[in-house]
Amino acid sequence: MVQKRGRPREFDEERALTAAMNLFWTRGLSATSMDDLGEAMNMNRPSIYNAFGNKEAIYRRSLQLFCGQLDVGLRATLQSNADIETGLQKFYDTAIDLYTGGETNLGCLMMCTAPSEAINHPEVGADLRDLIERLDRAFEEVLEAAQTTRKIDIDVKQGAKLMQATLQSLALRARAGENRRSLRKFARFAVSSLFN
Amino acid sequence: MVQKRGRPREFDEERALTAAMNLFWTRGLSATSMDDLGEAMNMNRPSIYNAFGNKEAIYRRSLQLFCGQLDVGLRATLQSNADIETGLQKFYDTAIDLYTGGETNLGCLMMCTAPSEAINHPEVGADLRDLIERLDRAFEEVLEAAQTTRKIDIDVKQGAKLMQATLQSLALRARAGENRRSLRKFARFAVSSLFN
DNA sequence: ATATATTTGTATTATTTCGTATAAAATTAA
DNA sequence: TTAATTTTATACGAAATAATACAAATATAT
Repeated sequence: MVQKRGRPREFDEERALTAAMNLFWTRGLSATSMDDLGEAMNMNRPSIYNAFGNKEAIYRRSLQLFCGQLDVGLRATLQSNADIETGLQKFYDTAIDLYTGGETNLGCLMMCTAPSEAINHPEVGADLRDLIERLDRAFEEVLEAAQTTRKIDIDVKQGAKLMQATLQSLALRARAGENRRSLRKFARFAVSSLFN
Repeated sequence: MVQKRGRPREFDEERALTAAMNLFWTRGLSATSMDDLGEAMNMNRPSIYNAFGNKEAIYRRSLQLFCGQLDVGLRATLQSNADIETGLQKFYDTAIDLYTGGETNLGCLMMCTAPSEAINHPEVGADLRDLIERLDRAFEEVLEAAQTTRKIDIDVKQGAKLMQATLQSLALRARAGENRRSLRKFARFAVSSLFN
């Protein structure tokens, strides 16, 4: 439905949401106030409520925005590259770049900020559950693809969990301040350890 | 220094701190108010400030309390058991029991609630860094001990990180609601995958 | 007994925070 | 031009929150 009448919006929805996401990425849900959001999104609070709903709703949309990008990266890596080891390695490197890309290392928005809110905000908990599930499935596909081309003897479901464990650890370590080089080294080791 | 004069305390410091820890474990730092703490610790807020300092100080002491228990468990497992695989497995099982022990699965206080506060509260970030470091060292010791008894060809530092990655993943998955059985299965797989 | 020291409980202050009411502004439809 | 619709911006109100002031209570030291 295209907007017909009424005063036109002065904000760009995607830009505003990105600004909100970046703020949540730094402070998490509870430590971010609607005033903070208003400043970051360059919107008055009534406009925010009108356009996006309350704080939890904005946070959850931020999660979707963030995870969508993560998902895209994983799928791309999965499909493009022939060699499974270099493909997986490339995916981890992409994740590391994302986790350490800003002025301070923020890690993963979902893995580093959602868990602390998951109990008090059940829907956030469900979002967290969903992402972990989706990542499990994606990694399983990677492993299955690897099994068809090469003969690898591994439990696909459990192996996928190990692959996600590496990703989660990269996220936490990045947020704790570990540097890119150290993270890359660990990622390479984890990959080679999987296919020895 | 023993207390000489003055009105005696009506609270037990350790019990009060445990109550605070349990509350932080559920809600994290930012989503917990001093009022909440007062109720949980059964203390008036002025008494809390007097005895423990501000909210961040109580949270950090809660972290130390929690991690101390984790550390003890790891050391005990490290020293008691001869077989490294069953010892490590036992440690993971202990962690899983802790992570899923309450009415709702809370995971690890440090790994699930500290990361979201690490940027805005640099000292919490330092606490997180320290724990990760200490766990790395402890796992390295486990691997070194394993190398003396058996001949295992593995990069100790990187292998230790892989062992912690499993622990971190167990913490996050527990908090996301994954059940004990599933977590145990994953832990067993991770252990066997390390020593194949 | 009296002074000293510490905790407790009530009250208070100043600030933050969430959410909304309301009117002006800016656009399209008739 | 007028009516209808949507966004903007200011303001407001109610509740939560952090931190402290202060006096009463309860102990020890002299």
